[in-house]
Amino acid sequence: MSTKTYKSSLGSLAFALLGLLAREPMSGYDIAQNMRHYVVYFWEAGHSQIYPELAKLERAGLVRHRLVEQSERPDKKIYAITDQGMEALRRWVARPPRPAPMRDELVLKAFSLWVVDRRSALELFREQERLTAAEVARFEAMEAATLDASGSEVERTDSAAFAMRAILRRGVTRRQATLEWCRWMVQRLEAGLKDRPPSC
Amino acid sequence: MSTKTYKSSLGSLAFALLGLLAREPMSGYDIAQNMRHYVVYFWEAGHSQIYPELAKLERAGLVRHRLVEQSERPDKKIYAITDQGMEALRRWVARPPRPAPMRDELVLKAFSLWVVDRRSALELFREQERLTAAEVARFEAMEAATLDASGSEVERTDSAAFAMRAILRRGVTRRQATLEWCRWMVQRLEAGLKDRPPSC
DNA sequence: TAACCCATGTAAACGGTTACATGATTTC
DNA sequence: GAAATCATGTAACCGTTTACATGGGTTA
Repeated sequence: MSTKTYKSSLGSLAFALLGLLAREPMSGYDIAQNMRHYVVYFWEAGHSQIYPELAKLERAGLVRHRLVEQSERPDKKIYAITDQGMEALRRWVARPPRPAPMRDELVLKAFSLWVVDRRSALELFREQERLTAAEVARFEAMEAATLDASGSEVERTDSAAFAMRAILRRGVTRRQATLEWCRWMVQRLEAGLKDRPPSC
Repeated sequence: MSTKTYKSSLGSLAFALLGLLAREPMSGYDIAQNMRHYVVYFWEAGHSQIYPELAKLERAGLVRHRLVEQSERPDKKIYAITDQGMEALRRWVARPPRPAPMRDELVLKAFSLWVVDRRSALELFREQERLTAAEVARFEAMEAATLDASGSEVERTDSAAFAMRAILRRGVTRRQATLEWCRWMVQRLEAGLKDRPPSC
């Protein structure tokens, strides 16, 4: 007496695609490019995930495509969100997110940091500090650029521009927090090196 | 002409287990409990993942187990890390982590926040602010407790106690950053509500 | 002529979650 | 008598990554 009740519905990726198509119709290729170059700051997916997912969304009636024939280039399918898709997106956004399990490799390494020598530990976090500082700068630049581009629209909290700004803000502050932790670590690890002769 | 070169080696979970066993030998059940109750702040895994992974690590010679027979309770396997396992852990910790793709459901929802009405948006972030504040308090309490318990050992940057403290610090600041973003959002969404009549 | 861009897909493998399975003991 | 704890496992499924596959046009 048991009918398996596996979840049959949509995952986060589906709503990432719907969220993009709600802003502007585009092809699967465009979506992949967006995610590679710009939208790395809210969700990531490769094209091998995107194409099947779009087909699935179309079968469910949440998106629709029209074929755009091109000479000199491969034809493409331009996808657009449907009314049904928009409704599904609306319902999903309002629902609270389920807490995601924490899985951060740097934290995991920190947990076992005591098994390596102090110099290696310091180098690990110095490198990480460097990389994170670059990321912070990159996100600050993106935030400044979008604030520059969109005029007064950013003020309206129900605009797409505000939503974009909001996630860029998140991108900046999240990485700043990482950077500050790296600095906290480097500071202590440097002090720890000085206490004992550097050859130990 | 193509020999598939799939990665045959160990994933992060393996090093989470090795990191725990490097501190103290324990059973698969203990590990699962640790991860459910205490170690939620550095990696998460269910028992259905842990038992097979321990078997795999044993086949690779990185851990070893001895059977502890118990009356009144099921027998258990106590796992301990081997010298080989310790070496593997050391090598892994020193290597820089590969950048993990960003996938945060709340950020994804924020990206499409403009499709829902202002009240729903505000409620979403108020609820999230509440939950995150509780998490911050929980981590601050854990940090205080471990600082209290471990004496001067925490000062030594090559001690297991320092490593534990470091990841608790990370847990606090990461969640503080999330909390501050939620507050940033709530502030703006509240102001946006006041601008137009609340029935819109 | 080699590498890259456009454009779309499928297949295999890997990692993680949820469910199935068992069984004694203790606590409410 | 029901639920929780201790203790170990397997099976199915889902989501993500990496690789395979094709093919014309552009750039270095």
